[in-house]
Amino acid sequence: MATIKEIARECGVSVATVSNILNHKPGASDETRKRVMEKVKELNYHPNTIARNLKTKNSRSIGVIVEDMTIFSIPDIVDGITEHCEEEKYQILLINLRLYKKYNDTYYHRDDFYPIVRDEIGELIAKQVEGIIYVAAHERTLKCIPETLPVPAVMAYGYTRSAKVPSVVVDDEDGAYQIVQHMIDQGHRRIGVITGKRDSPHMQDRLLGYQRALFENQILYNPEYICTGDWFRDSGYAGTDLLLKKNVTAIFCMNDLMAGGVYDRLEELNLRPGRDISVAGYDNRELSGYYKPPLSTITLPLHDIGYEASEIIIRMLRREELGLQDNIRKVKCYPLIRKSVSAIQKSGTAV
Amino acid sequence: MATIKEIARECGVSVATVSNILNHKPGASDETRKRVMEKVKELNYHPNTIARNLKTKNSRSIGVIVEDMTIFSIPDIVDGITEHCEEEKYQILLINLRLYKKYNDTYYHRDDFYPIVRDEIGELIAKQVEGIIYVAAHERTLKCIPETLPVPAVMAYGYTRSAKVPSVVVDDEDGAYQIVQHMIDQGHRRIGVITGKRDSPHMQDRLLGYQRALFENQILYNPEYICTGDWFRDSGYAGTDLLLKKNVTAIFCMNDLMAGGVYDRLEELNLRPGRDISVAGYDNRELSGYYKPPLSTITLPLHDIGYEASEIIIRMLRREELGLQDNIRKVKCYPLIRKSVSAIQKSGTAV
DNA sequence: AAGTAAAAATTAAACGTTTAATATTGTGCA
DNA sequence: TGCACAATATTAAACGTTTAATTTTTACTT
Repeated sequence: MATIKEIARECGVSVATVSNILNHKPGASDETRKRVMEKVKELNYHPNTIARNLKTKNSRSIGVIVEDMTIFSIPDIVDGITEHCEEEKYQILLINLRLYKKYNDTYYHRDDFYPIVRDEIGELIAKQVEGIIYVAAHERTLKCIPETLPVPAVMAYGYTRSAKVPSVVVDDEDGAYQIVQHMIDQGHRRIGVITGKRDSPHMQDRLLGYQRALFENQILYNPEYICTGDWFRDSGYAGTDLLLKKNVTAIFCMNDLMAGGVYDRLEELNLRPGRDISVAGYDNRELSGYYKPPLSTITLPLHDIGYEASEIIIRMLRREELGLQDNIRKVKCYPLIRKSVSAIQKSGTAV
Repeated sequence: MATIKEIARECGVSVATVSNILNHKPGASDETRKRVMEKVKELNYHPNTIARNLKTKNSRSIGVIVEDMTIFSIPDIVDGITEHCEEEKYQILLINLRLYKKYNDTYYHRDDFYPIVRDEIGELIAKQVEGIIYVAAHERTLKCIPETLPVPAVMAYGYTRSAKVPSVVVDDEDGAYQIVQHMIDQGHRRIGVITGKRDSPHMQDRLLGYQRALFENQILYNPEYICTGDWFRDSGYAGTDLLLKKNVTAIFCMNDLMAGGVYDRLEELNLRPGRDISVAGYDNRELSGYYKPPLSTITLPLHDIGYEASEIIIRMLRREELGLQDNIRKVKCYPLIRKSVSAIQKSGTAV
């Protein structure tokens, strides 16, 4: 590949002149400028950014570490990151940790991952990335990250309790609030919940949102309406019976998968979701648009999360002061109202 | 960040010695070796690969260009690429072209993409990638790629007619053959097809597979059983009526989306997929596992395609001779038999 | 025509490594 | 003791850029 020296030699000028021209610096006559640019075209010259970076000491690249590319939320987040990085002319060094094993539609965390994570981060900083974005990092993964990194980092779609690293997360409290408010607007008062795993922060925030919606509408919170699930379809199926016994008129599932389980059980009981019992989900997984009837749910702002994570890290690189609100930035979800929540029937349903 | 010079100074040796030790070269005493390694730990030193690459002239990175991260097949392919690259200690520079706009679950190709593609490739080669993998590239995208690139390239999951670039593709002919053979095994003789877009190479290969299955079972090919679709759900819906008129006992849809449309229409007609009419799909999209009954379909070997594409390019980098079979490498699909194809009823069905 | 300021171009060092060519030290043996 | 040779260590150039400092050329004034 052609180098700046060849260009210089061919044009009969010094390398400094060529460099200046290439970088749009002043101090070269239009004539040489033209001559050089032509030669650049002719030799199909691309400046060696590796060499340039060595001198200027910025690589204009950031490392993106994902736990597993094939998890449904990740590609959209990465998409958001790439969009902003392209605008800012940063390049992405992708590390796909492949930390999960899939089994029965369910992902299990590999247990041999400590060394992997450390090594990969080492590679990244050896490659002189200017910053690192962790995407959807698991609590356990975070533990492998050296406390002191020579470059700034941000988390996208993952909580870190230590909070040394700014993170961008879904505003789950607000999302749950919105969908539950929608159910209340449709006249529902006895709204059952099928939760996610008990210790998940997503689950806790979503529950908070549910409670706030009730509270703001002066509906008494009834713990009996809360049925603990585990994010998987079966727990939605199982929870349905429990909630039906409590006479709920609507079921809010903390994800679409469990809502699928609810649909299954309702069908077996000859109850039609959306007509006999209203159902809402969360996450807007592709498949929930094809449920019968299509599921009303909450769309995760995955793309935005990636985009904003990238914004934050690039602001850090520019040494811009981060507002306090940036330490944990919550991005709003938006509701996707389809057909599974309907206005409550006649009146057999006094509160 | 610490440099090799500091290590050398602190240990009272020359940089060459440190470099040799770091690269496991002979010619240093165990004693200095130990001293240096300790200092490396202590200062948390990572060699600057940028500088190293400049000298050694290999970057150990390859560029991966995807058209749009959010297309369903892409993350799995990328996952396969990363798996192999990690084994070979190559790093990935990811370019997400974002060439599509999504509208109604359907992707449209942006029309302002020529300059984007060229620029991004330029960036990649400026960053000294040693090779480039195009993932799922659209014919139109390929046109933007300069004919002469200074580094080898391969295509994953995309055909190029010009065939200057080796490609790794799905063996669609075989996949279709397998699923149709399965239908035949279940006793079906009148098997309708809902195709993809007419000019798609995937569609053409899948049709070939269908024809071969018939041929090998001495079933006459009847063009009336072929109904042209467009990959989208609606065309499956529409095609159902046409095929039902021809008295088919089974419908092979060239993707799962259209099979969903078939299900919809059958349901309206009070026909149960898998009992009254057998249905098969193609692609194994997540959602088809939740159809009622779950759809029998063909699983795309996406991960393998990525993995093999990476293998091929790394073989090219090593100047290994590629076999002829590598120019277009076809990767086998595997059938996923669920509940939507059943043995044909009694016998109202003479051929 | 000389002087000078502005414009254009060059020189050389530096970025952090690797590596071939040398130089220095240590060891065993006659 | 001196020599040969192996084992260690060092020097210096190179990779392809950028950039501050410097020099040369050009153009304008008087």
